[in-house]
Amino acid sequence: MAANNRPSVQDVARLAGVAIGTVSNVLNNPDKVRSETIEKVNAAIAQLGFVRNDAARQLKAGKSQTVGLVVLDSTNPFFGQLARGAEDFAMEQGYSLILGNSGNDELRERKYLNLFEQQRMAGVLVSPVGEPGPLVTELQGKGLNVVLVDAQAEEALCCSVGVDDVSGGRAAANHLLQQGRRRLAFVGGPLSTKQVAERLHGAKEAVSGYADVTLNVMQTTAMTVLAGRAIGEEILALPNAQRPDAIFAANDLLAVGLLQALVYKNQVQVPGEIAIIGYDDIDFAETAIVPLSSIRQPAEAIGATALQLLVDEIDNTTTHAHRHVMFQPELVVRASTLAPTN
Amino acid sequence: MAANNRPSVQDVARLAGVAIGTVSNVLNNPDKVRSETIEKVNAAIAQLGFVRNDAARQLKAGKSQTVGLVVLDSTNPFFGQLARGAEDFAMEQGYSLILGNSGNDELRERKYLNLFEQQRMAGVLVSPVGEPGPLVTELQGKGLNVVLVDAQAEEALCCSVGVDDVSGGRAAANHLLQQGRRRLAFVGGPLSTKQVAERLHGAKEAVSGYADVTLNVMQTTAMTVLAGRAIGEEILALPNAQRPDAIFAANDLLAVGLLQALVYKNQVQVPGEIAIIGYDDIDFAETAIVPLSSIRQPAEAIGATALQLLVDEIDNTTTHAHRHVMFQPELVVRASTLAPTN
DNA sequence: TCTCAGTATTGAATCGTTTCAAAAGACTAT
DNA sequence: ATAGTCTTTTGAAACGATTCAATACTGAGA
Repeated sequence: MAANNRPSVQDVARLAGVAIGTVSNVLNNPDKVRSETIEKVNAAIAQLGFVRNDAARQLKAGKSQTVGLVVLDSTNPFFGQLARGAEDFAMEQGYSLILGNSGNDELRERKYLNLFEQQRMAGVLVSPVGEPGPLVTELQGKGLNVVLVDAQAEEALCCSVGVDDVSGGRAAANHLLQQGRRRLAFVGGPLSTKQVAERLHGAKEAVSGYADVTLNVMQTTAMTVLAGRAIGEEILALPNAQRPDAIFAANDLLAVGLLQALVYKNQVQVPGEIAIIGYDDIDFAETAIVPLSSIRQPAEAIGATALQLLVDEIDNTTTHAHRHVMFQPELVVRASTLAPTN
Repeated sequence: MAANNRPSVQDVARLAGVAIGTVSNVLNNPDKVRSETIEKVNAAIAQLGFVRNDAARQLKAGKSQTVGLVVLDSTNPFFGQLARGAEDFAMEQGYSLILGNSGNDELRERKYLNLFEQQRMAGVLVSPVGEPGPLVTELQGKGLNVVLVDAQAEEALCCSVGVDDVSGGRAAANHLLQQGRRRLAFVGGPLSTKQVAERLHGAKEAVSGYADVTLNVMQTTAMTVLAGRAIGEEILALPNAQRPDAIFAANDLLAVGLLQALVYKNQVQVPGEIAIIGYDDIDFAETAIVPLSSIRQPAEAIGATALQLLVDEIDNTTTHAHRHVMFQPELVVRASTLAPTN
């Protein structure tokens, strides 16, 4: 079914009775062509069903009009929104966006970046799995424009758009403390993920002023609903006295999983016995079984801003100066952390 | 920072002291090259940091190793999962997947498909906004392999992977009827979306046997949480007697929005006064403020299967016969439709 | 009619791979 | 040594769009 004889500019030129270069001009510099000629050429294009071959165009141009985005977890609505923000802005700017999902796996991340290199992408947006420094240096060495999203680069290495995770973690923990909670638990992981580590760091800072407060770190290997549910069941298995009275989940998916496990059959009162706060404020936090307090991040704005920085770097390679945009997260209080009735 | 002098096979050949064709063979047919030579070439590749230019490769090959996917709404977790299923399978098969989001807008759909054509993609997966027939014929005419996802094509036009939406709609309505509900409402739209129309069709079938049952169709222009909330507020504005006693929402996002509006401040008891059932059974249905009954679709399997059919069509162009895979949806009952206490 | 300036068109060269017929090398058997 | 096989290497041609210097038009003014 796939006969491989798509018409080329050659065919169009022949049919329209003009030169090959004229066809190209009709496509790219129509103001340099007499309107009569334009019409002739367009007629031929329509008649043949000609579609420009992007591979040839790119080959000549040396780089593509496509940018890549690698996210940590595409099933997390936070990254979904981030991608949407980037995609919309990209399309507006005449770029297209190809999305890769690393699933927090360095191997997959690498695979996508290799692919992007081979495609000579105009640039890439990366939310890196591991330490960003060496990765960025390597990619830049290969001539790729890189912008880090949801991560911070050292100094003037490259542009980055992030959210202050330490501050977000501090805000979450402070809120729990203000609600009178004293036996906190932090759920999230792996700690090698910078975002997780920093949120924990912020929480530790908040707690450090209180002598009577404990912060128990419960590590997970993934940040999914399933992982949250597993930890929830661990907590259920603990004797009452050893259970935390508040949980700070490193993202909303974990928090939702915790809710599923804890609230099922009313085994645990939330927030009565255990208060829960999540992170990201995804759409579903508000509609959770107990409406979920969370730390809101402006996901779409992050994506759009990152793309803006990347486009600036691409267009003004020489004058471009690397910038670091840092958004501030925002505490959103809902029922899951309010009104302790115990 | 983006010096445009990436090394080419030429450079590699020169450095390794071999011919250009030999380098190509090392990359593509290593078994035809003496192992000593392979090592020489690989050393040169490493030394120069050579990365193959995919545009040139594609130009020569005539088509790419990439497949495109256009979904109706990338922020809907159902499509997120579907994309993941397709992506995983694609990577396994040595293809990469580029994702486009039409947002139920034919113009955007068209834009992505044009892009995919220009890139001479090996094939595309489309969840079409409008009538699939003409679109498919047109794309095939241009030499693209097409597989419809979450949609059905007439006869032997092309492969398709879908879910029986009529049966799903019937199951949802039947369940509500069995719970003793009589004043049903269907929320969803636009009805030009085939999935929505068929779910409604199924519901009408289920209702048609009952003389005392009404089915009120409340159309929306989008299938988002926000649209659901808006309809919920419309319902709140109705006098009690005119309110439905059960709502079938055409997807879970709408259902979640309805819950937000209705349950807020306990204005309406769910399921006491109004039962609600959604569609898709996304992860968040289970954790909704009232755990949401839904119709489950095997999203990842749909994506993976679609890609499998596409790859088969690509690889065995001549022997390939179009197939239609139809999954059966499954009723998942949770609190939002159980135990009417009125 | 001829020149000049401006506009419109031409087409060969180019991008970096892959392909493939032909040439070169390696080896065996005579 | 020589012919005959088989393996390895070679390098020009091709893919299809863009570029740009060269050429061909056009019309105004002398």
